[in-house]
Amino acid sequence: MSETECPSAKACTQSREGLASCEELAAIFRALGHPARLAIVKQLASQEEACCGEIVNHLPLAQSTVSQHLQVLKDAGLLTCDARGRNCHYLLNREKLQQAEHCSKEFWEHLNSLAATCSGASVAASDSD
Amino acid sequence: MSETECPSAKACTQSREGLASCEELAAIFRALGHPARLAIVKQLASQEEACCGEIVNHLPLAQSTVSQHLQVLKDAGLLTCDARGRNCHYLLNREKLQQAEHCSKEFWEHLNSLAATCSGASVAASDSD
DNA sequence: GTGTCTCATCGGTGATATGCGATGAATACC
DNA sequence: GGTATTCATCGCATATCACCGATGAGACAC
Repeated sequence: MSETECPSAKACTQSREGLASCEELAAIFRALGHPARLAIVKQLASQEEACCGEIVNHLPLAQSTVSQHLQVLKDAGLLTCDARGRNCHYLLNREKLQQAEHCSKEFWEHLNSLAATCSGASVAASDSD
Repeated sequence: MSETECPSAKACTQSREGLASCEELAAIFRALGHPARLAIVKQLASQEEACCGEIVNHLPLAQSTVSQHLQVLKDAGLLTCDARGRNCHYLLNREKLQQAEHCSKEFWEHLNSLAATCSGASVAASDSD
């Protein structure tokens, strides 16, 4: 039974900086972590741009709620707003989206590569640490 | 005047079901939408499995808080818990993670393909920024 | 000017998230 | 038996989210 005692009395190795490195990706995930916002992004991808009213009509939500979701996406940099007359046309920020996609991909690849690395020699690794 | 009036007086075309299709991916994004949880997932990828104490030592958070984050990830299906003695070993749910990665990839590809479809005609708009 | 349309923002409400310390159950060790 | 360790859970405080209706600003039509 003494075989798998965890060395848990160590000092904290990952402090605020450790978390900070995750913050950018986490912010993207958080912004996309709501069905309505995902739906908005998808809609904008499919029709290039849309005014707020159009987006509202595609969602079972009040205009004010949709406007707030749009604000969240805008704050995250995922879309931009182009005011024209009394309409406000929203469009995706391709640059930011590509960057987000890149971050996301990198994350998954990171997971996969680490998984591949250690699942081959998994058991040995745990006691060496 | 009539140039860019939005046809916004339409009925709502995307009701609850429309949102429902986004819910699965949104749930994954939401679970990963916190720096601490991202850090936990990364850590588990790098060392295959870890007990709660180890994870706590890698984060600038109290044990109870980390335990809650672990619960969130567990609820999302991203990791599993394997109780051994008084230790509880957490490990990533590879299957779910691959599924999540797939969903995520599909999402980005969907965006890109739609973007490619309609942005052929719209380059002028984007470079103004 | 008035009226209408579009949209952001305000204020309020209820739910959820985030964090902590305290506590208790289960296990391991003596 | 007693004690220590590990971890989940409870209780609480605070912050943020999600949603709505109401309101107001700006643009347009007349």
